[in-house]
Amino acid sequence: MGAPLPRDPIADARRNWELHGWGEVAAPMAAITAIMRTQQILMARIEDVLKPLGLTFSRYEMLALLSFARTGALPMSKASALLQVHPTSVTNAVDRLETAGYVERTRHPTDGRTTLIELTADGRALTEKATAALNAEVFGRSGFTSVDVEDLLRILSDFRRQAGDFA
Amino acid sequence: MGAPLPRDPIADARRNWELHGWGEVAAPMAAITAIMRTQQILMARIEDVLKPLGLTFSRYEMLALLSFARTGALPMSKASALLQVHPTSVTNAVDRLETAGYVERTRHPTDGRTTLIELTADGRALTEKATAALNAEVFGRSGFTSVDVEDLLRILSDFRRQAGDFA
DNA sequence: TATTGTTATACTCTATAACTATA
DNA sequence: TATAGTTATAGAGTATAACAATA
Repeated sequence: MGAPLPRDPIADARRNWELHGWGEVAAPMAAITAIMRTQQILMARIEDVLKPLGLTFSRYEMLALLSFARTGALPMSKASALLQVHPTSVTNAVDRLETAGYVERTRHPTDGRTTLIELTADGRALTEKATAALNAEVFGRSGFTSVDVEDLLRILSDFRRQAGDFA
Repeated sequence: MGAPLPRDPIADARRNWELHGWGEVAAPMAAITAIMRTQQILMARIEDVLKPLGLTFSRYEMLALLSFARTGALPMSKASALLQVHPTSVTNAVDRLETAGYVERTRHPTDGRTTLIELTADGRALTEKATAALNAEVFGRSGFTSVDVEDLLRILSDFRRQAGDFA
């Protein structure tokens, strides 16, 4: 959506913050802005890969989650917790995936309140295709060095633990 | 949106990927997933701070950009390029900010095609208030150590340069 | 009473295409 | 012809509140 800028806008912003009396928080502000921008770039790449397959990222996330489930089925509430999204977002995503024939709703055997979501054969095939495409075109060519990847994983793992993501 | 998980789901996914024949890309996949999740956490914090001020993040970004402009005014097209968003998104954001009285559209002195955006006094005051709140409640308490912040800035700067963000 | 999930509704942001006005 | 910006329209995800069914 445009040519490269002549200078790094985030480095500029950091200097600007320091000049305006925010020296204390200039560096973390810049780091957080860089995370936002990096996420934006990566999301665009992922969406470019998924679009030809008729998937959005959030729907792919749902399919990938189901493909990992040992029994092949997951309660809506568990999907909501694991994907960190609102229950209505799960309902919405499952509605569309079900219409497309990639998942099916089934009743929970013992708890009548619970709806289980299950991959269909089509859904499983599509998930495998999408995963292979993402691995080849995004994760396999991320541009991060191996060392940087490990540093990122440690730093972001510390952050997520501290943020209450896991124990 | 739920209690902490007992285990790190991203570390689990990395192991799972390795077990399913994707060992080559398991680490970058995990790192990218961690970036996505970190962005989600940070965005939620930022929105919590901005919501009481009646601002969304994208509208705050627009105000902050204008507050840095030397002349105090910026063409729509320049805002679109610097914020890396579609021109229609700029039109939308400026429409709402103008209705709220925080920015004004003015004509470019020499190019009749160009619309300039300018902060009002109210807009500048709100921007300063929002910036102070974000610095105090988000950037000043990010949870990243100083060393991690510098590592993040270097790694993500390399990535963004490679992705064509700047020269 | 509490929990699970759905529905209705609304509000973001984003994108495409068609259009006007100006260069 | 090309550029800047707007409009109309559509789609995505997310959220709140009210509700039904079940525990």
